[in-house]
Amino acid sequence: MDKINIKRLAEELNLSTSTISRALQDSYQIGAATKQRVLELAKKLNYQPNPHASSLGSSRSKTIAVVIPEVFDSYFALAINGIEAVAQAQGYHVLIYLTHERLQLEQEILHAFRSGRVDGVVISVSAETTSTAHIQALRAQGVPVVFFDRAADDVDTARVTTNDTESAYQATCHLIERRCTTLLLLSISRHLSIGRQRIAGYRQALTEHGLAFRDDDIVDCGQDPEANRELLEATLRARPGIDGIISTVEMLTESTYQACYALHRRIPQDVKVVSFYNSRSAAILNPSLTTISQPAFEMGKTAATLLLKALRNPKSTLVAENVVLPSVLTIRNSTASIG
Amino acid sequence: MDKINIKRLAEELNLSTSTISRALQDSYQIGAATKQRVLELAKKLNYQPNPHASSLGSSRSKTIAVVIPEVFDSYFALAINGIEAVAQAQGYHVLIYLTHERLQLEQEILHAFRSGRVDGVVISVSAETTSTAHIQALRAQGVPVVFFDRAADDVDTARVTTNDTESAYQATCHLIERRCTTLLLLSISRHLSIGRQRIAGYRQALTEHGLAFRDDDIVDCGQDPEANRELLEATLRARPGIDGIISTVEMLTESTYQACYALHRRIPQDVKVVSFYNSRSAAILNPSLTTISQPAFEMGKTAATLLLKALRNPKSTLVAENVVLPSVLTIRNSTASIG
DNA sequence: CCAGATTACGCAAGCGTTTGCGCAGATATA
DNA sequence: TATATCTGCGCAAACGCTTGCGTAATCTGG
Repeated sequence: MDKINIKRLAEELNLSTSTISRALQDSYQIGAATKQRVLELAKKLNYQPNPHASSLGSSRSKTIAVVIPEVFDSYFALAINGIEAVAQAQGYHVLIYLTHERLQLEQEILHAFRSGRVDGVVISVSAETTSTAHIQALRAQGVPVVFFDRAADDVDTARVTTNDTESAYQATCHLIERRCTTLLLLSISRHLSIGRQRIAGYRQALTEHGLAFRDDDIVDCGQDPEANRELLEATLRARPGIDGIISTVEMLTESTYQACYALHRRIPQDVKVVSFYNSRSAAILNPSLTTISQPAFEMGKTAATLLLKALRNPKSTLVAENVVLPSVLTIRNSTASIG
Repeated sequence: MDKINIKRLAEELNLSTSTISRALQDSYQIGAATKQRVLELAKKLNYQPNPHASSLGSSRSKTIAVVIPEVFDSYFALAINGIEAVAQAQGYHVLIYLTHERLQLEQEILHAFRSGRVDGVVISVSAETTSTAHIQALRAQGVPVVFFDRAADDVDTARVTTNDTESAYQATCHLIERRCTTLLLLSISRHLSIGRQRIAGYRQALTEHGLAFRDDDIVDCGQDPEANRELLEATLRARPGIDGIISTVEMLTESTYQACYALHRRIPQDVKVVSFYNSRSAAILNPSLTTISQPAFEMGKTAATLLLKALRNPKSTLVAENVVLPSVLTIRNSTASIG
């Protein structure tokens, strides 16, 4: 039971290795009969091509990388599903890298990609990502990059986002219509385009309704749920007038609810809450949560599709298109009007 | 600006490529001074080794595969984190494959691993996985496999599980102590060892408390939340006496709550609910959920550690050890006693 | 001071595929 | 019939790195 490789197939069939290789690739240069024979023997011998050898030979790895901050948030979990689905369908493999919201890790990871390990990258940048030299550098090496959800503005490549500004605007309007007057916005990054846009939508809604935008109505949260809860408790305690909260990430929902519970601020009677949220549990929260849910799966799928299309066309430069998939606002009890 | 590879470094330093290679690997065969020079030039030229070439040359890919059914469940999301953490720390890369609970996909995926694409596999088998020939075959090819959470009993390799029997036992006892007498157990697979064990624990608790074990108290659920909700509604409607539910997977919690809501069965007054659940949202559900939470992150970490340890030792066969990390029962309102 | 051990490096044969080019023989064109 | 055009396949050079083995030079101890 020797190693069975292309050479072995060649000997067995009295063909050259190049013919085998081409036959397996369904090359037009090989006759139908020969292809047939090769395919059959390959199946019979259970031949598995060595991916490293083909990657080396062809300098194409059939592998893409997914670089994301975390995988806790349902958003990223769903997005991975979408990405994996199209990759698997097209014979690509998916490497996962987590940056844990740290720029340095993101840089190191992307830097390593210059080796040709992956053919392309789908990325959602970390909360710390201000500088984008590492991304530019990677692109300069010819590795296509597609953003999804969290994009860096100063890199002009394809990006798949959702209508953040509008969603935040809608959410804010919704709260205002429900008679909220003092709205907090919970953010995890002010410089992320996504953060800025959500703030912008929030701001726009406020001014359109004649409400003042105050910079300290924006609460900068971190990664630790406990710390965030404490921060929110302190904020709510210090400002009893707050009657509405917009949480821009799923993770902050728990801290928000807990803070309200702790201070006996009733949702929605005292404080109304809306959150960007993608888990099905929204409907069974206490109270059920009004959500802005992003089309996470679709976004992942779209991003991967764009990337793979670019990979199929060797000379194609990924144009700076921006695919925007709409989020949807689902109204539940956390913003119910009272009485 | 040529391609910079090992040969280039060699020319630049008047050394042979083998010396460069060994220097970069910090081989004992190379003098400290030379190593220094190599390292410096490598850094200066921003040298990135070609992973496919080294994989081909060494027949080691520095890559492991994670094969899981889904990534929605917080459990798997957390486990991925654990796996990725140790892999990244040890210079390994992580390929993700989703089986979507389908045996056929799992077989195809594992079959492809015989090519040497990955050095090892961490897997949680699909709900359909009864036959394990594909896993055995992979191991026979010399690819080490470590199970986590969902293991196949008839493959003797390392596995990282939690104390499923005991947890289910505890959960059941808890419900019985809370005066439940008619308990439903929601399962997604009867033949998965994990499913069987949870059923066993449930059964044991019942009999120890003099309650009858009825086979149709076990509800076989599928993958579709809507369908599951309907199934549960029908079951609850048909059997009004049910006063306790044990859900063995996170995903089923929502369907359970929704079914209860729809039928106006109050939790915990009419029906008490406990679920295997790993998301932080447990505390903010309506009502807050009594959970059995598995040490998902730790389990992933442990599984990856075992695998990598085995990979470090070329001749090591992965012994059939079973690392059991305990789950914890956290009592919340969904099982509160009344009055 | 010399045999044997040790240190530091080079040679060159892989690893398994891919792919540009070349070249017969068969077919089509004029 | 001679020339041009396909068709189908083989030759052999990459691709970039690893590693077994060989070998000078240097170092030990008796």
